[in-house]
Amino acid sequence: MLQKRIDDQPLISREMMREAEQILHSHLKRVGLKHTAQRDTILRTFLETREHLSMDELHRLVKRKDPRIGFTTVYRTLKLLAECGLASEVAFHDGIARFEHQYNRRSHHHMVCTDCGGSVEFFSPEVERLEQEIGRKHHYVTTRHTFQIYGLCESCRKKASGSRPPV
Amino acid sequence: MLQKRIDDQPLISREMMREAEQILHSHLKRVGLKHTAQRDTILRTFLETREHLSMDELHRLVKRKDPRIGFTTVYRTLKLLAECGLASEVAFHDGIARFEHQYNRRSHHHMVCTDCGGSVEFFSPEVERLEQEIGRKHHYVTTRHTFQIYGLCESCRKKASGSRPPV
DNA sequence: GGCCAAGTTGAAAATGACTTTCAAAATGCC
DNA sequence: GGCATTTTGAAAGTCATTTTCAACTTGGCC
Repeated sequence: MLQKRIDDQPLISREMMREAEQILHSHLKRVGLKHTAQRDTILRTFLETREHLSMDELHRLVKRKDPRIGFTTVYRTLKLLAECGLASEVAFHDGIARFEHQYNRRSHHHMVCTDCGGSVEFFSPEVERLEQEIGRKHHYVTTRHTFQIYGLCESCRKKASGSRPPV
Repeated sequence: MLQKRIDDQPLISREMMREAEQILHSHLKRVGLKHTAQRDTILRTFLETREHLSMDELHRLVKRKDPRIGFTTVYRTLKLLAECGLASEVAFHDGIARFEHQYNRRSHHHMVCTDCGGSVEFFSPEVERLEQEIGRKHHYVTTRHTFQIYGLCESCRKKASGSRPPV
């Protein structure tokens, strides 16, 4: 429990938060949009999270700070954050779009448990290399890729083997 | 034109088609379902395609052979084909599910052009190896993965550089 | 500090890709 | 052929997103 709590503390320092706000604000200025309290609240809430959130989950967190902020605004702000590189979409292939913040983070991928929905992050520079290599081979200029692994995590596997004997 | 035509001929021989029908029929029998003309028509149409089709695209092709077959039946049959391993889903991350037939085909991945939507297949045994390796490391029993690369194909890049000078 | 054009907000409606429902029709075991 | 069981397809339902629109803010300007 205590461990959990420590682990839940914000990932991001005050300076990083400020820097991210700067990035958003200059993006807004660049494209002629306005600076609003809602957008700041949403950015902060988003940066305080770890892992990946659906729009709905983020909206729920945002409402704790300001109950009057609507889903639509969270939706639009998340798109904005993605535009300026502060957020990026991860598709877990279950019909729900998830976002994670790209602030100060190494490129990584996810392995998802198809039973409990849990996931682990992993880092694999080989995947980046493959992207480049395959793009070159087929004359594509590559911009990004998706890579997810699906399977059963250890605890779901143990749960499952309770009902029938292990192979 | 002639080249195109030759390239458009069915991928699959009569024997392979028959074999696939056998697979479907025994699957139907196994799970207590019935053999219908619609299911056969849909399977055949599907096997005659290359690349990946959305449900809607397959439905359109199926209607050419029998205009009375509805979208719902195509939808349900595609699920059935996926169940018995004749079809598998590919997610291109644009909100549309696509399927390709797994008949007599090496495991492969796709690189998608974000401008024209075209795609190329590529083969990369390294990705399979990575799946195993990463699963083992985190105590997952992996079942599958997704890997797609996104970028600009050569011709879209040339099109784009027409309006502004190349870098 | 107040004005106002332009942008923002959020509730509600629309979209679109599936997914389910249901009554009529087809299948296949006897 | 008889009949329980499945299948079919049109239509309705879901559900995550996306758009609409009228009321509200923001920021540049005086």
